[in-house]
Amino acid sequence: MGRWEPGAGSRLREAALALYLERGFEQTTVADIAERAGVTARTFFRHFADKREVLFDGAAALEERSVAALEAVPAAASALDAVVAALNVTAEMIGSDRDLARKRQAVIMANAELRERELIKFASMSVTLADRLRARGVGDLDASLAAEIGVAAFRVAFEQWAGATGDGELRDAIHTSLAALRTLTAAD
Amino acid sequence: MGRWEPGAGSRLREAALALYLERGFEQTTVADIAERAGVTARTFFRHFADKREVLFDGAAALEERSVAALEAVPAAASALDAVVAALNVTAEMIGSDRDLARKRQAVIMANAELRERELIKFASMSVTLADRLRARGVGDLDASLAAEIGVAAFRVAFEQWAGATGDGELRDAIHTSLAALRTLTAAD
DNA sequence: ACAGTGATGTCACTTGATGACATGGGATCC
DNA sequence: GGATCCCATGTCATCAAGTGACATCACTGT
Repeated sequence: MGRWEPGAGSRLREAALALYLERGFEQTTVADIAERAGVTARTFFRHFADKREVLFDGAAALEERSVAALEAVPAAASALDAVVAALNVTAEMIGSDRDLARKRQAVIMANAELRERELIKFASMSVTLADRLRARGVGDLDASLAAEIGVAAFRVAFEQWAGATGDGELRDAIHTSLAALRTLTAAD
Repeated sequence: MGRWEPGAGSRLREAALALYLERGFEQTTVADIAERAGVTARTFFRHFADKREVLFDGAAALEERSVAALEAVPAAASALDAVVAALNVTAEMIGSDRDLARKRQAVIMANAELRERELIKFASMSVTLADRLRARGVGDLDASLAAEIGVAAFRVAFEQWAGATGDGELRDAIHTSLAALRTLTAAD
């Protein structure tokens, strides 16, 4: 491959994010992105399944690592605790680059299609975690619920964190969210 | 309008559901639906924002009535209890026609785009309920969380109910789901 | 040098979605 | 009753997303 030039994949990713920020997601066509990246539109689709996926193709890696984290939790831990451990790892990965997270989140929140896709990614993580819990012997319903509410708590915390102007840690936001969750369900 | 003929809206809805069941969602084009309903494709888009929305345009009414149910809950009730009351009303509406629910669910589960859209509808309900909780004086975080976990419990129960071959009541499934949720968060 | 492999370009096409404009029939008002 | 208005729809044109088929060119290893 001769001298090193950034692959078309990363050039496309950068071009897309820049355009989404400059003029908005809907106002950006695949042709625009491809042009800025110096390739054809056809090539764009060889790297990304669709226009949205550019912003989400990191999710797979995220999921992978949080699953690994879940596996590392002692079997004695409760289902919810195991999920929380996995999500804390996720939080560390995301939380390490707050500026990028904010930019990305701004683009996503400005568009319905992207908000949908983001929810899907969270849901996908929830399903994956639930599966792993089942593999550990957790019951069907409990596995689904533990994963769902863990991810819900994470998501609420994340949204607050990514939107807030302050500079608290994502990890702390999650902790607060989980504590609130316990109080809510305990109160009867 | 002369004698009564079903409006184009309902004809389109029926045509679409039939085709989605017969040959699948992706294999059905808007042109197909329009033809079966006796209108042009352009008219389809005057009734539905997109091909998916045909299956989801009842969601608004559902949301409306569950909000009304939430408003009817005494202010003294806990946030989660209020959400549960709202969801029980939703359950009654959905649960009244299990056959339709199953057909619809079969179509939705067979397609990724439709699963996405369904999650969005649930998310939308969650946001709406959270807003109403805030209007009642519930704190920001608590409102989001109560709505999220209530809806999550509902969704898990609903999916199990709509997929199961047995004939339990949706209401019971929700109750079971909520009980499990409380146990999960209590265990510490 | 040669065959193979992979990434890209080119072309053609289907489908989803939307804007602009025409029209026909029912409802409304005088 | 007839002029008029409005709404639903049809018609036409167009753009953008996405995909399949095939050609090309650079680089790889032998």
